[in-house]
Amino acid sequence: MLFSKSKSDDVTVVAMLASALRRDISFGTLRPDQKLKIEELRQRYGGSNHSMRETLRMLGAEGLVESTAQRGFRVTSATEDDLRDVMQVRIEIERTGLEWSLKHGDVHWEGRVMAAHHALRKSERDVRENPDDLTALQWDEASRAFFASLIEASGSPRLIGLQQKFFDQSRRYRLALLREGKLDFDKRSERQKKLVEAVLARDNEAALDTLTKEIEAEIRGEA
Amino acid sequence: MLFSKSKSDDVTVVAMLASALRRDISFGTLRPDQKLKIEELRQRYGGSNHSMRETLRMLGAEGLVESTAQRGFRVTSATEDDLRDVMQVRIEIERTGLEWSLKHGDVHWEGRVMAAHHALRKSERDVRENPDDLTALQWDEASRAFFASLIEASGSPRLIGLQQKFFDQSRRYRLALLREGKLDFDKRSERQKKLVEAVLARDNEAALDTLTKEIEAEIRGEA
DNA sequence: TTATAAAAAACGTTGGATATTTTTTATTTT
DNA sequence: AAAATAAAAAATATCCAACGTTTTTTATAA
Repeated sequence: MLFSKSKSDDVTVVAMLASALRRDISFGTLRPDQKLKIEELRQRYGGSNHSMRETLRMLGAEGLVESTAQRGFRVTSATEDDLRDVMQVRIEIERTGLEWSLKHGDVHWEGRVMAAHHALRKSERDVRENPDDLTALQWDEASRAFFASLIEASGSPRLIGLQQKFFDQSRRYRLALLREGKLDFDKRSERQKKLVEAVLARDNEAALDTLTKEIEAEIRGEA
Repeated sequence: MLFSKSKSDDVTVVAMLASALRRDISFGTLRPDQKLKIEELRQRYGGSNHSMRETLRMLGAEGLVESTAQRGFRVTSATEDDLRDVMQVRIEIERTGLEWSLKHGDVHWEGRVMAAHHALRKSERDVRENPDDLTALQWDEASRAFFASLIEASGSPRLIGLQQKFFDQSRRYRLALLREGKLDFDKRSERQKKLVEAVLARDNEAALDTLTKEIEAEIRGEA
């Protein structure tokens, strides 16, 4: 469920393969720029050559994998520049989404933001004292859910899709920062709290500003 | 070349199929919400079932086709709401891109904008006096090139990718407006001229404002 | 009519095979 | 020894045919 894109949608082979590959790309088991040879992948993950190709096309759509005609697939590279680009675009998307949400969101939306924030706080406590893979993944998912909640009331399905996509693309970097202990959870907590308060107070400027800072903090660790 | 995504990249079967399907979706030959049955498509466009599936996955990535596990593919629907959403997101993307371009773009960028504008003017003249399919397509491509030039200097490959994606998604609507004679080319020309002038004058506000208006004009025809 | 069961259609997947293209290795030439 | 070339190996992109499953349609019973 953690890497399956939409709830219990692991019904098809391609969806399962996609989950597995997503996971391994996120954790760096499949490294940036690494060539993805169909045969090799099949041995490791199963599935037929066609299923695997289809899977790779899907991951291509998500930006995790790139392909060149006649010379196959490779894991999307992850240089400093890539990171910056992903995060910069993420900032713009989420700012827009939050702005729209602030315009259209009602009290129920506020409730969902609070709930997501609450869950995230719990996850951050968990991951601080026990940063194993599973916990890390659950934390990242809680994080995603929190940011998603912020733009949930934007009324724009496409914007929501973009956010998901870019959040997923940034996962690799985020998990790396976590592994290297470069995330300052205290500061994160503080910003998140401020962000939620600004949302509840409908203080556009403060909200957008804090959101930006929170995402920017992931461009380089701050610990 | 007109529907091939990247220059002379029609080398592979899947790429060719993708071009053909893109075209037919853009012109409405394949209508919104229409079920896309693999076998049917194969008969019409050729290719094996796998090639076709891969193609549909690609178009899925581009937002032209949607899929549901176990019940195949269909042309992405195109309601009023969809149109509005696509265009609204397009506005945000292009505004951001233009803003960044204005920050980073040099004199050569300005030159390319002027060139693209020049070519677009020519195309608009062409399409006004002879709005057949091919001309329409060439006009749309010139249009795409013009808007692309505006964000070309943004320095963000991902933002550029997004622009392309959303421009492509809006093509269906645009061609429909053209067919129905609901595009006011005089007004378009005027806005485009103003836009280029603002860019050259590095007048951020005017540029962004005009860009927004130009895109908004496509949400509903104005003729 | 509404529900249910049977039949048909379409989806997802596999295995195996092959032409083409790319990459690697070995050989010859400058 | 470096560069160019040819031969061999590997990998990609396809196709065909087949089959279990799920979904959709059609027919039948309640």
